[in-house]
Amino acid sequence: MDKLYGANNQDNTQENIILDAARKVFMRKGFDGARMQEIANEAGINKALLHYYFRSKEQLFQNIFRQSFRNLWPTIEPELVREKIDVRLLIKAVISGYVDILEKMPYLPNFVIGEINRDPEKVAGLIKEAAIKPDLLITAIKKAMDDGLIIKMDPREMLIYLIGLCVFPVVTRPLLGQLLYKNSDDYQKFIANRKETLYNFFSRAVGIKN
Amino acid sequence: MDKLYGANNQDNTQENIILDAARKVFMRKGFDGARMQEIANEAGINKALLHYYFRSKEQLFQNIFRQSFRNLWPTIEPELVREKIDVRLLIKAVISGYVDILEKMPYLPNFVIGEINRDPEKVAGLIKEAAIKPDLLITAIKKAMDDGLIIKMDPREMLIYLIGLCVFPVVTRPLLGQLLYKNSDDYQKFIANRKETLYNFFSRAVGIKN
DNA sequence: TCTATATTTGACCAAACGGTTAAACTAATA
DNA sequence: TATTAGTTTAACCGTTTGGTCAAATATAGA
Repeated sequence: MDKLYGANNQDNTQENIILDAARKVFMRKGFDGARMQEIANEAGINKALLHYYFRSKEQLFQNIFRQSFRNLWPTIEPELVREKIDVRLLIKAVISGYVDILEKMPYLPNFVIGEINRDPEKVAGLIKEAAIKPDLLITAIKKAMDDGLIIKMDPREMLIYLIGLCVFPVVTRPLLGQLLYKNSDDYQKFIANRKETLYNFFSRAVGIKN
Repeated sequence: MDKLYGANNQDNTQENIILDAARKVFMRKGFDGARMQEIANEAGINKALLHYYFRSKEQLFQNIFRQSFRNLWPTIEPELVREKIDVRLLIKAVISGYVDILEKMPYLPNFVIGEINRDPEKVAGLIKEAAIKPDLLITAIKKAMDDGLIIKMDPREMLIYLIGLCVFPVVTRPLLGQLLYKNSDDYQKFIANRKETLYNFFSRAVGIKN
């Protein structure tokens, strides 16, 4: 049921047990920090079996990474292939998609950010491979600007800000809990209402009249 | 001259040569990815000397981390101790401080984000130790809300968004270069004008009338 | 110069790492 | 039951890692 979001629980093959374990460890520790032995323990199997199914650490990692990345292209695409694109709906779809997926995989951004710095070309390759097309988003935003629906600025910059607003609170979450949201109920509220507040915040920034 | 921003070049003691080398390597590779040998090579000295001056990898790392963190509290404080705080100036100071410091230390956020996940309590401890007081910012923002100068929302959320907008483009920089800013001149322009665009963007979002 | 102290080095170590291998186990088929 | 192919394991390997140490070198004071 949750397969799209990274848990392969339903199909209890050995491969999927390993992938689930590897995902947990890689997300917690990053590539360099992760240990094959720890992944094996997490999966409850012998370490050699990891190499039997996925030749090397690098290949196991790439498997996780590929899978995770496909999940970062959320419910956005449907909004992009309409014949009449509605910017407001598009923005809402981006926010909603990111917020949902980040709630289920809060470690994903750190993972991705770590990899962006380890090997940016590889990450770019995986994005293209996952059929994620930021250009579609850019042109849609540009069109809305030309139509006078939103304020004019570099559409790429606008997209970065939109995604950044979705992702950043999750990336810094452990710190926020200790510095700003000492009462954990507050943080829960913040997260729960984020779709709405964020859309309001962003739509004011880009000059959407509601 | 650059000491505040992390380069200890002026004081050419062996300690500082090591610290400069270590900073480079740690920022590039993260804690787990960094190798003591690589740091020694970068500093042009014997590896054992690292342990002579800084007992262990962990201690060397903490030194860098402490130092770096102090630098993340930029030109903001002066704006906070005025008797009449001007929100617009405050926001400009935050943006300006972050943009400046990130231009000189673009690897810092990845470094910090990595550590936030490795050991959030330690990071929180270092922030307090560096006399960084987010509470001051929060109350200043809250005051501006009560005075009707900016839109009402959770001031903590607003602060997170502000910092996120500054930091996120830098965190994803290597990827942006490959996906959105294939022409590197474009990226330069984006970065160069960022203080202005970002302030305009943010001030619209929070409802500042200019 | 002699001496004592601080600095620097090459050689070394135990532990941890990713990865391999041969043998053992399991299950299906004939 | 005998055979075969796929799966799982304990033991092992070569390399790399952070860290140590005794010896060598530089430095400074008497």
